[in-house]
This record gives sequence, structure tokens and C-alpha cells, in this order.
Amino acid sequence: MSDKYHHENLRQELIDTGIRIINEVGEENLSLRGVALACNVSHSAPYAHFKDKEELLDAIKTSVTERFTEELKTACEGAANADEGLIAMGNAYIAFFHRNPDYYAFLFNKQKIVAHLQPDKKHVDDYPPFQLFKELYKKHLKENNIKKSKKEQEIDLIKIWGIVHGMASLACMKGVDTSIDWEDPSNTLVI
Amino acid sequence: MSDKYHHENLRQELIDTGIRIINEVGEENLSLRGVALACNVSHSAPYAHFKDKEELLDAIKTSVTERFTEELKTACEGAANADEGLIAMGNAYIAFFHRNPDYYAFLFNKQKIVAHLQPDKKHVDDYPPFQLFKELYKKHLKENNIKKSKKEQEIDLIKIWGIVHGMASLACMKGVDTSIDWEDPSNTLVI
DNA sequence: AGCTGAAACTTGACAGTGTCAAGATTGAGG
DNA sequence: CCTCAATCTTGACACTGTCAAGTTTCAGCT
Repeated sequence: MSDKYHHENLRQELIDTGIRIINEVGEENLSLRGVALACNVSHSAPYAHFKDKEELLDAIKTSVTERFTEELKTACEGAANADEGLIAMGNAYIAFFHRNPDYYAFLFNKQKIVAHLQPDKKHVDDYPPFQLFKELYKKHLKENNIKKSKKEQEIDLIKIWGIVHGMASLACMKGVDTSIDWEDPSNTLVI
Repeated sequence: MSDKYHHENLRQELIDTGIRIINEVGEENLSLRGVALACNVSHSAPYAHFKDKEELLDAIKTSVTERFTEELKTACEGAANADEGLIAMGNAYIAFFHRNPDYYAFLFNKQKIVAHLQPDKKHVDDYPPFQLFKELYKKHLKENNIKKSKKEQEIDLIKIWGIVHGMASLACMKGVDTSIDWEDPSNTLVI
């Protein structure tokens, strides 16, 4: 009762229970009031930490993206070289969304992938998973002694990412049978 | 006044104004009541034609998908052979969403791509754009005298579609600069 | 120690939403 | 002319995001 007006770390708790609720009932059934209630807090308490419902959702996206990025990192750590690392990371990318189909629509909805960066026009380079791809790609160029112009590199990167991202999109389509066993890496990448 | 209770073809009008509203203010700002009002009809009139808001949205998706499919068809009509047709269609696929960025999130949101087919588990083969890819792909195999198992063909198709779909996804990311000129076909496909 | 002001939270209200039940209107077929 | 189903209206309900105003708490200053 003493701390009725001090919830210690409500901000983080809102984010965490928000994720839990989305996992349980999906983003479309998440309400600000519901999250607040689940935290034993009044329905407008979140407004002390987020100016908007969208701002909370953005915070959640950032949090999920961090976990996602971690998984990609660990996936390519054991790789012998950059080429194998790229494959491993691509498959981890696909696997992540195949395991959490709801996250794809949630993270890329309205295509606001860089939720934590406010201004209007942001560069892909600011998207952590893309940064990982980029590092590995540059390592790949170096290891194989390949020289490419900046423009060529940009296009290559978008193609690599595009393939992986597209496969992930297809891999997590709900209620749609693609005839593909997405658990089998040999089916997916292996370019 | 006589036809206060007969709007001739309200169902289609709801779908059309629904599309218009989405184009103007986005899906997230579309309300059933708003669509009804825009059709000069009471707020529950739509319930005579759609049991749900979702059912109206599904009808709209179907309608948009039809236009999308038409564009893909015309894109590959002039192609000299199946290989060129595949490239043309892929670029048209990407171009469509680059021109209408809102449609990507709208159509593939919750990954319910086959909106007009109700039962739970549907096959990709029922998705019209995919059918076009499949036809062209089979033509490509025949023209080049290539023999592949059914499984190999399925994987090939998902890969082709995955690449194109992923590029389209990246091409229409809002507020994200990919450093790519998506209007220039030479940047995108050309596998 | 007491005051002050900002931060965190509550309470109460508002308009807008999807949905449903009940009633009104219409036209087609017996 | 009657009936009945389809179509649309009216009125209500609970729920939503948001805001304004009030309450509690605590840190920092005097």
C-alpha cells in the first residue's frame, strides 16, 4: 500500500507483459488498458512512460528486435568462415520467424522496422540485424579477395537480405501450406 | 427516399469506398462506421453483407489481389520466353508494392494471403499470383528441357517467390532508406 | 525540519469503436 | 393480398485510446 504510487520499474514491466500478452492473444487483441490491468495499475498509468499506445508498441518492438539480433549473432558465431556464417545467419533469420510467426507481422507491420529511431527517414544501416549481415558480407569480400564498388555492395546486400527476409515471410504464413519443411535448412538457403 | 432501404449494390460500394479510404488514411484508420457513413448508410448496414469487420477487409483484400494479379499478367505477356517472363513478372511484383506501399502491410498482414478462401489450411497453389509464377516456371522447365522432381520444383518455386516477395517487402519500407533505386529493374532481379 | 516542485500514479470523463437486438421498409412469390 | 426473407435503421452495450484534474511520493533546497 505504501508504494501504491511507486511501482519500482513500471516501464519495463509494461513492455514485458505487453510481449507476453501479444504472445498469448496477438497484437490486434492487445489494449493499453489490458496491459495496465495486468500490471495491477490504473488504466492511464502507462501515460507516465509512453505518450501513446504506439510508443509502447515501439518499445516492445525494440525489445523483441534485441532478442532477435542476439539469436542471429549466436547463430553465426561457430561458423568457420564468412560464407558459412552468412548461411547460418540466414537460416537463423528464417527459423526465428518460423518459430514465432506472430512476430513477423508485428515487427514489420507498417514497415516501421527501426522503431526506436524517431525521425522520418532512417537508413537500413540503423537496423541491427542488417548491420550483422553487412559485417559478415564485408568479411566475405575480404576473405575471398573480392573487389566491388560501393553501389554493387549495396545492391548485393539488399539482395541477400531480400532473399532471407522473403523466405522468412513465407515461412511464417499462417494457414497457408507451402509444401516446404522450413525446419530443414537444406530446403531454404544454400544458394 | 423510396429506396432508403435499397441501396442497389451496397456490398460492392462498401468494398470500393473501403479501398478508397484505405488509400487515403491507411488501414489502421478505417472504421466500419466510417465506411458506412461514406456510403450514406447507417452504421450497422454493413452487417447485412459482412458478418464482421474482418470479413469486409477480406473482401477488400480479394479485390486488391485481383487487380494485383492483373498487373502481373500483363507484365509478362510481351515476354519472348518464359525466362524473360519470370523476370518481368518479378519486377512487376516489386513495382506494384513500391507504387502502393500501404498494400503490402494490408495484404500480408497476419499473413492471411488467401482471404477469400475460408477454411483453415489452404495451399499456396490457391494464391493467384503464385499460380502465375508456377505456370511460368513450368513453361521455363519445358522450354529449357529441364527435368526436376516434384519436391525440387516446389523448393525452386518457393525460392523464386521468396526472393521477389522479400524484395517487394524491402522496396516498400516506409521511412527507411535502402540506398536502392527500386524503379531501376537492373538493380533488383536479374538473377 | 519543513517547503517545494517534479514525477508517478489514480480517478473520472469523453468521443469513437465493433457488435448486437429489435424494429421498419421493401419487393418477390404464393 | 398475404407472407416472408432480405435489407436497412435505430438504439443500446461494453470496450477502447486519450486527456484533464487530483493525489501521493520523494528528492533537494532552505
